Amino acid sequence: MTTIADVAKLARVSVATVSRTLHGSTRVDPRTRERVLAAAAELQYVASPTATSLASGRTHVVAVVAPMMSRWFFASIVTTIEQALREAGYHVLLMVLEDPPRPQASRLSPEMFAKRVDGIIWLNVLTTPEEAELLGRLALPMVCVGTAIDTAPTVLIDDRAAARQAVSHLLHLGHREIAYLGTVAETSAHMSTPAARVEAFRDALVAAGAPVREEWVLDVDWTAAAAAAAIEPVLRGIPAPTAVLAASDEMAIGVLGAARRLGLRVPEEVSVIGIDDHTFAEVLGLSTVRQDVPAQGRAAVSLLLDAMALGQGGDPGSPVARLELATTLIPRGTTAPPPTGGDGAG
Amino acid sequence: MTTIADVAKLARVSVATVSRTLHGSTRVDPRTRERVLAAAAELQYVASPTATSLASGRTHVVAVVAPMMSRWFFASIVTTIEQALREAGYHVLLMVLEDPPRPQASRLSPEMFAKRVDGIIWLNVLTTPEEAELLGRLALPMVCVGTAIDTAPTVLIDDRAAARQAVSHLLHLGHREIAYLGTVAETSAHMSTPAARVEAFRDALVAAGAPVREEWVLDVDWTAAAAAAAIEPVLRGIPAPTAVLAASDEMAIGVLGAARRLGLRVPEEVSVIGIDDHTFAEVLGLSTVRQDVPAQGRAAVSLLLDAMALGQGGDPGSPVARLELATTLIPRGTTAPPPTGGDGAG
DNA sequence: CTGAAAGCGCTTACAG
DNA sequence: CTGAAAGCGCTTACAG
Repeated sequence: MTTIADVAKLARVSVATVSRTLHGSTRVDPRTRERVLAAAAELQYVASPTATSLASGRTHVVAVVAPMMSRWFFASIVTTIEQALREAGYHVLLMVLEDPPRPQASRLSPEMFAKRVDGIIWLNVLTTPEEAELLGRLALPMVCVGTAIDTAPTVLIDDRAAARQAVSHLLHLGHREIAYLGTVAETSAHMSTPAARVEAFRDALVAAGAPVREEWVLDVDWTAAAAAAAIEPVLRGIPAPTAVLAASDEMAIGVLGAARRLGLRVPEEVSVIGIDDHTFAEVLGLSTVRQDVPAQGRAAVSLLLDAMALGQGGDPGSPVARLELATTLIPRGTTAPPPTGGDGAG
Repeated sequence: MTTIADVAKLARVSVATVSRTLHGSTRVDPRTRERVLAAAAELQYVASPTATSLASGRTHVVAVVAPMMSRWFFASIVTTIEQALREAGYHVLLMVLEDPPRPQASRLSPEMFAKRVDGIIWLNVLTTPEEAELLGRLALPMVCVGTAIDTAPTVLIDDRAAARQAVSHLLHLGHREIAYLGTVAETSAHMSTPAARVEAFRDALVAAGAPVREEWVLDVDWTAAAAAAAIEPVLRGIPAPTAVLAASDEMAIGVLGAARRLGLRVPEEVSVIGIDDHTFAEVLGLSTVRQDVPAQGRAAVSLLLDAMALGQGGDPGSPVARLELATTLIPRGTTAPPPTGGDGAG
């Protein structure tokens, strides 16, 4: 490992001068600059990030905390975040936390962040009160995506609007018997997304004078498999809904699977719509409400960069930013008028 | 930020003693031990990882390098790797590299790894010769997953066997007119997986005396959308294949989408099989060949831990490990005898 | 068992 | 413009 001292020796200057010409805050004589650069190149010098961090107090790494990688949303946004951060000169420390936390195991510890990262991007992981307290004590620049933590800047979509767009589409097509997938009972107090979406669903139905059948509002862990299992009995019931709104495309794909297994034709016998615009949505012809995940990732990074520029804790005076991105309805092949309503295409 | 000196002062011992009792390589008097522990707890002391790294020479972070996060395989394996590594006391620095590299942009630089990580897990990213050279110069403990780099331990599945299992299943059902999806022309020299699978496909067909129609062996970028676009004309052709083998489940899902759009019934009119056992495979009833991704992740971590224990570069004497995990056929609802062959279920 | 001291490889005022 | 020196917060022989 070649060190700054090696470069200094070869260039016949002090280490201070090497440090200066490599970072260039101050003026350096062009000729000594040349010598230093040449020496560094010849020795293939790479500064030790750990020594730099210790001396400067900044690590240039940010923690990205996610509840899982296996869901489309998280995989997509982590990709964007990592690239945006790398372009800005930061590295990302990835932490995948089990969610919800197991009773005993403490997922979070001060060691994970303290003096290790310059900032945190918190992706829709719900926190226990102790964890929130710990995060507060760390006083690190932080931004949340998806679910807000009181004091940190947050970027999210308008979940109520997204659900409303989906329901409206269904209502316009003539549906009134609509099932909903994606309530999350136990954690609803902490996670705003599931709660906001189902609330908007109910409101929209009520506003349209359509019935809200509670036995059709289903609790699911947001996986395709669970969605399929939950919707099957409903689809087989009498009466059965003429349409299903899933709070995520992955659950909607589960519904497609269940319909297929039951021999139900989509959209002729039952309409299906999701929320996300998942990678597979287009190829499967799934109607959905699109959210722009890369935009959310970029916004989160830019907010964090701002917060880190202001230093620890940010500016306590200014109001906490809250960015709400719009969503757009994308009608595709899985939604159509209900069998008894429109008598669509022959 | 409380430092080791604060703890030392409060406990009325030297910093050396604090360091010792916190790591406990040497004996420490039980009573002073108590005092130190109490002091550390009272001050909520967390050692600075950057100072520790500088002094000890180990960072306890490993780089995980992936070509993308949006594919099921990578999202799954990164999850497993992160958790296994965290349990072992390591953090992961995630790097998502564009693959293939853009001509000019250098994706890799020594700064990304040098003195920053203790090891590297390299996930199926193909390397240019310069990159391979750089990686070699770094001399960091490294393990590859998916595609081998000459000198590093590698864990992968038996790609030939996986493809063979899929073809055999189709042949046993009576298919002889089989299309294949997942050749990758430009990079075939670097990526063993696509090449191995299509080779095994061809060999199996030849061995069975079935025709290999080159116009049915399709070049696709391994996304569902591209697979759908590529297979559509083939499915509409005359003659058309009675079965399609996709080199990944994501492509198989694309084929399902294409069939749906064409109004072709699966498996009655065309059989579809993939490789992976993707999260959605079961719910969609997709026949596939299962690979155990968590096992690959755990194996990679364990190999890396071994290599890091041996120190830089590992033991040059011992042969480079190569772990090949087995795959298993999972027949589900998308495969059946061909229309003209078996006259399956009424 | 414990402390003093050197050293890890940088950065950053402070002089000059 | 440039160098000497202190300091970042730890670990690790070396003495005792």
